[in-house]
Amino acid sequence: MAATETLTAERILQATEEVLRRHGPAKATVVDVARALGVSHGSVYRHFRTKAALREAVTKRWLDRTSEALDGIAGDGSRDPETRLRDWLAALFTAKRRKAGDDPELFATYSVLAGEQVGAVAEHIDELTEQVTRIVADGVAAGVFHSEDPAVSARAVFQATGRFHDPAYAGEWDRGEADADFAAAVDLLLRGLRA
Amino acid sequence: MAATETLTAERILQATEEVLRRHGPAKATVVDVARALGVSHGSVYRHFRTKAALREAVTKRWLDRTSEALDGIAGDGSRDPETRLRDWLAALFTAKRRKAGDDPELFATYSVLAGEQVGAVAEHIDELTEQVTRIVADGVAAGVFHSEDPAVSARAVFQATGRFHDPAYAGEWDRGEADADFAAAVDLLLRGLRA
DNA sequence: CGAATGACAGATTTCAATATCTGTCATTCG
DNA sequence: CGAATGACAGATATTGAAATCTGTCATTCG
Repeated sequence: MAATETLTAERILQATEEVLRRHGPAKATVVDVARALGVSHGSVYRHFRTKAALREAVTKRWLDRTSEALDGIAGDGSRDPETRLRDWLAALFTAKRRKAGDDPELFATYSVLAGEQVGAVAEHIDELTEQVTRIVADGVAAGVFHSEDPAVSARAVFQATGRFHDPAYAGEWDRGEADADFAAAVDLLLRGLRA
Repeated sequence: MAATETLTAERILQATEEVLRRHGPAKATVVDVARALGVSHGSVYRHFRTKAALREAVTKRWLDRTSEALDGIAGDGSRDPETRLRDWLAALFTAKRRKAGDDPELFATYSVLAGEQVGAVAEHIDELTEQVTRIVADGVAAGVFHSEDPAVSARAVFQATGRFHDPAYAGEWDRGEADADFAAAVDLLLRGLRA
C-alpha cells in the first residue's frame, strides 16, 4: 500500500475490501479505509461521494465475480440445454456454498452489504435470470423445453431454487439434506420445463 | 384479566401474546407478563421453566393456527389433487400475506420468535410438508401425478415455493410481481408433477 | 491549477455506570 | 399442604456522556 502510488478508485476499493475483511461490515469506516491507504478521509470522498456509494461499488464488484463465472456456462451453445441448466444451477449452488463455507465471516460481511444495496442486488439477480432465460430460450428453440415465455420460466426456476443461492439460507447448505434437496428441486423443475 | 381467576398456562399464554403485541419481541419480559396478570414473576415460572419455554409455547400456538387451516384443504379427498395442491399453496400464500399485511409489527414479532424457536418451526414445516405429501400421494394413486417418492416431491414443492411463505421474503409479497411469480412457480411445479 | 488536507458541525457509536431482568428458593399465605 | 411471593445473585439491557465518524469546504501543497 505504498502511499507513493496515485490514489485511484480501484486502490480505494481494494483497501475497502481489506478493511471489511478485517473489521466486518459494522465497524468498517471511511476513516479506516483512508488510514489503510495512508491518506486523509477527505481524499476518499473525492472518489466516492458517500460511504454508501463506496459500499455499493464494493458490493457490485463482489456480485459481478459470481455473474462472470456463470456466464460461461449459460453461453455455451454447444451443450444441450438441459445439461447446461443443471450445470448452471449446480455451479451457482457450489460457488455460493464454497464461499460461505471457506470464509463464513467474509461471506456474512458481504451478505450484510448485499442487504444494504438492494438496487445492486436486484441488478445482479436480473443478470443471472437473464442467463437462465438464455438457456431456456435455447431449449425451446431446440424443441427440448416447453415454455410460453422463457423469461417467465427462467424467473420461476431462479426463484424456486432460491434456497440454494440466497444467502438467507446459507446456514442450511451444510446440512446433510442439502444435496438431496437440491437434486429433487432440479429434477422437478426440469420435468416441468421439458417439452 | 381478573386476578381472581386461577392462574393457568393458558392465561399466561394469552397475556404473553398481549405483551408481545404491545412491546415487541425484544422488550417483552417475563416480568411484563406477570405484571399484566397481576401476579409475581415467580408464579409464571411455576408454569414455564424458562422464558425460552414460554416463548416456544406461544410460537407453537401461532404456527399451529396456520397448520390447522390448511389441513382441511389437504385432507379433502373429494377434490382432484392438482386443484387441491394449487388451492393449498394459494391458501398458504394468501394467509401469510394477509397476516404480514394486516399487522406488520405483530408479524415481525412472530417472525423473530420463529427465528429463535428453530425446533418448533422445523416441526411446523414437517407438518405442512406432510400435508403436501398427502396431496401428492393421492395424485400418484389417482394416476394424475408422477413421483418416485411423494415425500421427496412434496418437500421439493414446499421448498421451491419458499419465497411465498417464508417470512424472510415478506417484504416482497406486496410488490406487483408477486402474484405473477406465484402463478408461474405453481404452473411450472405442477407441470413437473403431472404424470 | 488540480489534488490532498484537516478542521469543523451534526450524526452515530462506544463505553461504563445504573437499572432491569432471569431464574432460584426459603418463606408466607390461604 | 400446595400455590404464590419476593429477596437475591448473576446476566442482560438501558442510558447518557464522551469519542468517533460522515460529509463539507476553505486552505495548503506540489
